[in-house]
Amino acid sequence: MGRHSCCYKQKLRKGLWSPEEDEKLLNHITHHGHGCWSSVPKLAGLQRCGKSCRLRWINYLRPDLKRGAFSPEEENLIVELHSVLGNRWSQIASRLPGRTDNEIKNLWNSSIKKKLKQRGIDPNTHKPISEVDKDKPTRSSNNDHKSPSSSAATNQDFFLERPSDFSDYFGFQKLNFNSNLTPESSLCSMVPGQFSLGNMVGSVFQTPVCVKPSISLPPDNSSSTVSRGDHTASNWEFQTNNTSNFFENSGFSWSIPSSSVTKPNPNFEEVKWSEYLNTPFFNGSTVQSQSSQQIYIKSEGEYLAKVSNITDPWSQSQNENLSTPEASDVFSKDLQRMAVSFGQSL
DNA sequence: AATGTTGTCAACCGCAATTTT
DNA sequence: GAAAATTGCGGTTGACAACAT
Repeated sequence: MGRHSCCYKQKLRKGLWSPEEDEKLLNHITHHGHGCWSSVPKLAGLQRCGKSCRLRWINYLRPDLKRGAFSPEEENLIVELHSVLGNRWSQIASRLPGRTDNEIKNLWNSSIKKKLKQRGIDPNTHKPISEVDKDKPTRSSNNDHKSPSSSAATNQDFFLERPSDFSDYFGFQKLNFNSNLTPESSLCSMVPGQFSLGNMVGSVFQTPVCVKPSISLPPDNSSSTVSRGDHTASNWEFQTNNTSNFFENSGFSWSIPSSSVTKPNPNFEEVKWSEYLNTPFFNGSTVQSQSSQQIYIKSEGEYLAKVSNITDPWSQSQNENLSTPEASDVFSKDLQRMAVSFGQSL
């Protein structure tokens, strides 16, 4: 794999962009689109490399950019998303319309980190600094987590470990269940509540700005969990404290009757992901088989979950564009990816 | 006023992933 | 399938401005 072709070219300008260069680039892309970035400089009459043009467009010239200072709400959202996604700036930026990964990264490094430290919160782990010092006495709190997997196994760190799995799945970014759901809105559209798969109980917590999935263990199976009414599936149940139409929006063909809306069971004992995942229950979890109607997640010869009567929108949609086998395959593979990622976290 | 320090931001660099040839 | 080209990402740098001494 060679270096970027532009690196071989000579006499290419570097550094700050002049207004004239901006105008050339803006005019070119406005009239012709960017197409292949490596050809943009030549076509636009610029002595820049394509990479530089792309960056200038994305970070400055794009018409949909939001100018000006970040609002407190945006800053809070960045903090929340960072606690889930870590330094995945582009993913964070995708949930802040009009903001670029570069400016979010700059804001984080120049401002937010400092504010968190002033509040006694470690910006890397989002835990109180005293707690972090206790956990990791030899590690400087100034270090960013380069890789989420390097973190100690804690509940918080699990979210850092597997954020994309959840955000992608629950947020339906990659699945793209419903074109009306933007990446920004979909993450925050998840219904807060609890669900059970076999004897596994999951929770989805929703703050005003963020959603975090978690897993809980019920002390007993006689909880007040409510089944999904018409869509009977003995091993899949869902309860919610919210009548959001998320599932309808997501394309799942089910609904939650108002009579079954209950509060989450307060007796659920929350456990750490790492502890939960260390149970034999999760060893070797795989998707045993799947079709448009049924998906089995199997572990050690026993089904963890049977999800039935749930149809993904591709398999039943009237829209031909969404009913391709390929799309259905993506759906299955994503479920499998999620299940396998559980198993591999051991 | 001169110098040093700090904060902000745009842009670059290297790398990895993806796409094209 | 391999190599090359392209794209995208996150870390880092350096210019500049504001502030402090």
